[in-house]
Amino acid sequence: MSDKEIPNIIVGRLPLYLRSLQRMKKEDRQITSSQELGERIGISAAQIRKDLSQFGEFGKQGTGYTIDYLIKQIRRILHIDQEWDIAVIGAGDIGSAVARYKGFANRGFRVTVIFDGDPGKIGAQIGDFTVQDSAYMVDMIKKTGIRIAMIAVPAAKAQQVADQLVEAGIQAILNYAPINLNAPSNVRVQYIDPSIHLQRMTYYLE
Amino acid sequence: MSDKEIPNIIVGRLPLYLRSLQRMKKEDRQITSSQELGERIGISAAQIRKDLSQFGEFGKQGTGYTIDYLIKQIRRILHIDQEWDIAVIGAGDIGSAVARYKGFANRGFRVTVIFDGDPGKIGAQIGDFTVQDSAYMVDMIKKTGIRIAMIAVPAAKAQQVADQLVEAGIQAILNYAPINLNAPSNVRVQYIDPSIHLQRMTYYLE
DNA sequence: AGCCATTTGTGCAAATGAGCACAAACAGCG
DNA sequence: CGCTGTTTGTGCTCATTTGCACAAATGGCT
Ligand SMILES: NC(=O)c1ccc[n+]([C@@H]2O[C@H](COP(=O)([O-])OP(=O)(O)OC[C@H]3O[C@@H](n4cnc5c(N)ncnc54)[C@H](O)[C@@H]3O)[C@@H](O)[C@H]2O)c1
Ligand SMILES: NC(=O)c1ccc[n+]([C@@H]2O[C@H](COP(=O)([O-])OP(=O)(O)OC[C@H]3O[C@@H](n4cnc5c(N)ncnc54)[C@H](O)[C@@H]3O)[C@@H](O)[C@H]2O)c1
Repeated sequence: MSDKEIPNIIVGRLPLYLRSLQRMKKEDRQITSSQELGERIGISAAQIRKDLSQFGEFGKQGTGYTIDYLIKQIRRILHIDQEWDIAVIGAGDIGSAVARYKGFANRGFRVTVIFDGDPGKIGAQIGDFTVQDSAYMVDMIKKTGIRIAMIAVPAAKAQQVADQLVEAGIQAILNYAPINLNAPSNVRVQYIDPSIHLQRMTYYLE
Repeated sequence: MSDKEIPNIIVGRLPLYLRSLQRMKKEDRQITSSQELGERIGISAAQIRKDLSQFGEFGKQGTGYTIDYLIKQIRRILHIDQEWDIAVIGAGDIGSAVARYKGFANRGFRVTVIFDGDPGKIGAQIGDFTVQDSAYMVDMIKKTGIRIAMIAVPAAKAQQVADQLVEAGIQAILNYAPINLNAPSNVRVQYIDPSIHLQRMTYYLE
């Protein structure tokens, strides 16, 4: 393990390893190997070993990896040995689904607030949350110090919302709107767009 | 353009090009360049030109690309010069959101049926759809010849649903459940998991 | 018509990523 | 305790991917 910058592509795989490991843990497994992990995820054992070795020596020769320990290590590497608060913008279908989603628990995240601009939605109850007026969004995010946001507003409004989020100090955005966002380079942006995934598959269907 | 197999990574970028081009078209633009497209998406102009050149010569030197024409070409390459029918499995929060989603129109897809196993949900109305009993899922998919499905059931049920889908002849699965699926190699699988994307960003936050 | 500013498509080189294969380490067992 | 069967971490090689840089093509302008 050196302290050279870790390639993006390796960082991108760590969450996949983690998800599989947490699954194994749920199945009451104690130990696994790069071989088994690779088969579950569909990548080579050597690659997993090499990826992990970028960050330290977590395995034991002849035995494999202690699942609990490796989970702890990867969580530490990914900085999810804590819970990150998340703001959701847009209380429509997707925003509501995300706000009610139980799956962030134990993955390092917790939705803490949801905003919408529609007077008809402001004040409504969604799961445990009361929809907040997005007019106060920038202030509230600044005050609470939330650093991660998910955009779930129509594409036409997404850039404008992103600009506000940046102003509010948000440092990571997960964007559900099917549009590329402009953001300063110190703000991370990731995208979720089901059409993109579907189109990546139809190429292979005749 | 040769007929050698196209790398996956290139196929994966085509939908991004397409999304940006369709955006430009909406902005009433007629012509664009690899330069502009690259800036919007955040990748190099040379890469875009090289990617596209794998499939033919679509641009004009000194001018650039005619947006309409390039859209048509990419749609053809990705086999979305048609509308694919999609079955949604699971009428919970995510399944409902997807079934009501208007964004598949003009992107090559159309949800045509949604299934659920819960008697409390079967028969319910979601957008334009009546929730179908998943007991008839395999039969109905076989009969209608649907080839693409989206899984939106709890992780614990996802593999079992996937197995049924494969049996029903489904050839492409978009899985929202946070779990890796086993499927025969002739069935394409893609995943959407917001936790994964969030974790890819927290690595870069201290 | 000739010139200038653009922009494509691509050969080639550089950078990045993946995989092989093996020494070293370790557990279990007789 | 020594032997056997595993599995890790990694040096090295091979494959893939990206980027540079330029000839060729094109349109607009004088
Ligand atoms: N529903 C899906 O399955 C799905 C799938 C993929 C992508 N998306 C994308 O996610 C986004 C949301 O989709 P949806 O189906 O939930 O739409 P929706 O219309 O149900 O909800 C959008 C919400 O955003 C709110 N909004 C609009 N402008 C706002 C602003 N400036 N500030 C705060 N709130 C604002 C609206 O009031 C509305 O409640 C869209 O960009 C859509 O393309 C949705
Ligand atoms: N809600 C989100 O924002 C979100 C985000 C990411 C991932 N997910 C994942 O998507 C999946 C669905 O999430 P959700 O929030 O919609 O859950 P949900 O509990 O609201 O809905 C799940 C639905 O699946 C149905 N179901 C269960 N077993 C079934 C079966 N065998 N056949 C057909 N239907 C069946 C249930 O009756 C229920 O209606 C989960 O795997 C979840 O982890 C959800």
